[in-house]
Amino acid sequence: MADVNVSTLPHNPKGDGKGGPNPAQKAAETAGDEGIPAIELIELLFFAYRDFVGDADEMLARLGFGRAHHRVVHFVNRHPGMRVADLLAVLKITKQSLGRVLRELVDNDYIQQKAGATDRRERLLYVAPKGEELARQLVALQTRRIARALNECGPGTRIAARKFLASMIDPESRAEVERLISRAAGGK
Amino acid sequence: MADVNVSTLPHNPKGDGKGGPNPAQKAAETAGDEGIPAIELIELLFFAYRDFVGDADEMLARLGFGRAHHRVVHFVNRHPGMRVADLLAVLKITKQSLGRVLRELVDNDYIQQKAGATDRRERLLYVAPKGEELARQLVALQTRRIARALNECGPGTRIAARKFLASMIDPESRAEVERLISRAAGGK
DNA sequence: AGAAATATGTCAATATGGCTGACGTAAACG
DNA sequence: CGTTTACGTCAGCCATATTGACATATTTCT
Repeated sequence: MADVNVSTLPHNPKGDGKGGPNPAQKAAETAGDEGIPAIELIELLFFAYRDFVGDADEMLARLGFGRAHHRVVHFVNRHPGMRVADLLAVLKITKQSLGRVLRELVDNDYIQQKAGATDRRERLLYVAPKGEELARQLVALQTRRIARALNECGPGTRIAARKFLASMIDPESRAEVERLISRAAGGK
Repeated sequence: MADVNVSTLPHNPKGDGKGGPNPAQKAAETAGDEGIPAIELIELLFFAYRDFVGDADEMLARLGFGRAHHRVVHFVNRHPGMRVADLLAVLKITKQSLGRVLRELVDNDYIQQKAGATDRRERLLYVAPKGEELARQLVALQTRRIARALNECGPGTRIAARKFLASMIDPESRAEVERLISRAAGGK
C-alpha cells in the first residue's frame, strides 16, 4: 500500500454471512514476537504516515507548495550549505525534477544559493529567513503529533519506536540514515 | 517532509567549522518521555516508510502498476465485496481517479465486479485469482520487512510499535481505522 | 595550455495520479 | 412518476516525477 485515507468503511449490508475472517489472512499470519499478524502493522503504518504528512500538507498547500518543497526546505534547513548534488542524492530525484521546486523556493525567498568558496561551480544551499521559519513550523507541527503519541503511550515508547523504525530501513541504508540524522541533529 | 530517499550525504568539504550542532534544533527540542528531540523520529518515520513502500513499488512496477493499484488490490482483498463507494471513502480520492485504476485492474483480471444482490446499482468488488495472488505477495513482502525489524528489536516491540502507530493517527479517525483493521483481520 | 571531467542548469517530451465540472444511465425509493 | 443514489465517463487541468539532449562554468588532469 501507499498513502491511504480513511473515513467511511465498507458496509456489509445485510449481514450476509460475510462478517467473519476473510482472505489476506493466511498471507499475513504471525510475524515476530507474538502471534499477531503483521498486517495490522502494515495498515497502521499507512494510516499513521498519512496523518503524519497530512499535517504538513495543509500548511504547505496554503503557501502553494507541495511535498517536494517540504523535502527541500527540510533538508536544507537541517544541512545548511549542502550542495545541489547532495540534495539530489538524498532526495533521489533527478535534477530536472528538483530544478523547478528549487527555483520556486529561491524565487520566493525561502532558499538562498551561494557559490562554493573553494569550488565555485557548486551552489551551496541555505535557508533564507522565510525558509527557516517554514521549516521550523513544519517540524513543530510534526513534533506535536509525535509528542502527543508518545505521551499517550508508555515511557519506553520513544526508544522502542526509534529502534523499530530504524530496523524498518534497508540495512544498507541504515548507517547513512543514522549519520544523516545524528549529523544534522548536532551529533558530534 | 514526505517520501524521501537516502544514499549520499551532504559533504562538508574542508571541515569549515560547520561540524557542530546547527539550526532546526531549537524547533525539535524534546518531546515526550526522554530528552531526545522528536526530529529523529520525524526523519526515521520517513526513511522507514520509504523503504517499506519501496518493496511493493518494485514488484508493482514490474507489472506496470503503481501505488494506486496497490491500494485498490489491497483493500479489495481485505474487504471482499466492498462497494465502489466504500473504496472511494477509504481511499479518499475521486471516482474519476479511481476509475482508471479500477478499469485497468478489471481489464487485466485482477479485480472482479458483481452487481449487488439486493441493490443492483452497486458494483461489489472482489479480487480475482490474479489479484489475490498479487495482494498476497505484496503483503508477504511487507510482512517480511516487519518481521525482520521485530526480530531485531526486543520482544515488546510489536506491542509498542502498534500502540505508537495507532497514537499517531488523528484521534477522530482512530476508531474507524481500528475497525477497518480488526474487521478485515477477522475481528468478529 | 588544452582536454576532460564535474557541477549545475535548461529545453522538451512523457507518465502517473491526483483534481474539477459536466453529463449519462440504471436502479431504487417515496 | 419523479427524485435520489450508485456508478461511469468525457474532457481538461495540475503537480511531481521521468528520460534524453545539450549548454555553461569551472576545476582537474596530462
